[in-house]
Amino acid sequence: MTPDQFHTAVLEWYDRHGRHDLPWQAEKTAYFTWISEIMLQQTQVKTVIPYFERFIERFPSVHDLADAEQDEVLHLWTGLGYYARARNLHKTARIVSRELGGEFPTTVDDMEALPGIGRSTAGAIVSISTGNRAAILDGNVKRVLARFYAIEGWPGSPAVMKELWGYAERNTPHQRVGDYTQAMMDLGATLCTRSKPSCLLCPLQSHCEAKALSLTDKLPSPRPKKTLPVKQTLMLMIHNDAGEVLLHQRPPSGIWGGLWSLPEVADLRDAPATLGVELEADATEVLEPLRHTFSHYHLDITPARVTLKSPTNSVMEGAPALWYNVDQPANIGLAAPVKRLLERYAS
DNA sequence: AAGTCGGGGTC
DNA sequence: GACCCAGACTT
Repeated sequence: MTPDQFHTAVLEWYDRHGRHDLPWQAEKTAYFTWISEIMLQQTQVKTVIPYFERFIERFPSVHDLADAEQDEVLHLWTGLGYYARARNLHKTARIVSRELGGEFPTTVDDMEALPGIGRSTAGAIVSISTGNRAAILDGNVKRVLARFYAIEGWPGSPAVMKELWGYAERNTPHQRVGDYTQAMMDLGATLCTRSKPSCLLCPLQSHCEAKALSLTDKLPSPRPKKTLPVKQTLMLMIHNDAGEVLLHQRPPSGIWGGLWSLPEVADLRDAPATLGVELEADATEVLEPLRHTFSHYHLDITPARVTLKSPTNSVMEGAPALWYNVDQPANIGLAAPVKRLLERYAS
């Protein structure tokens, strides 16, 4: 199948059966496309939609985003995960607003130089927002191409990636590039799905090698599996006389970077020394543990409700701290299990 | 090339 | 439970 036949079939299918009403398709500007592409990294469309709408409502332009505090950006990102995306989004907004006059780059190389924008995301933003020819290779396109060309091996490995980029570049049209980008992602998301793909509706079925070889359920090859380590932590819910809960801000990099979280200690007996507080020894209540799973480890969290010896309401040196009022929540980013614990226990 | 970064959908 | 998702970045 020639590249011309390939993209013609894909575009024709997209015109008839693709999705054209996703929230970020309302305006094919670099700003809308950029926000949506960052949110969609490793995140499904259904999950992103409400976040995108809240985000655009609060930050209608790149200048509004640039002028915001990072805390508020993280607040609107709470629950989406991969918070480096939000921190890089904020950085890039300030670069575009204050150094580029509010105009996003129009070439892949310049776009890729911005924080949080890699080769594929750069290709998506450039092709959709400018119409300049640029290829993408996201999870959808990887899956479509791995099947169409019956490529063995995990698509995340550098060798397979290189091969897939070659096919992605070759099949990208010179006309209607933005529509083609949308079309390939839509094809992968709605027809060429991971399990039970709808091959009978696919515009590429007649030349798909995986279909011909009955390999659609074997390709793309799965990621090499490894067992996740288990880590443990104790999270303290320290209440003051006003019923507020003490939170610490996490360091700017690392897990939950920049988010606010409950103080953690390895052992309850360490709490007074570590936090510089005095506790009522008899008032400690160890709560039901919960498991939080990341991409690369399980975290078993044991929450404990402790009471300060009055009138010790001034705490802390070290990490920035605040007293969190559940009834009047601040516009700050919270780690997902922390948000859950606050909703469950704080009052 | 492997590890770090999240949280939720889906099976 | 496992596995994956409109990946980027660091080591």
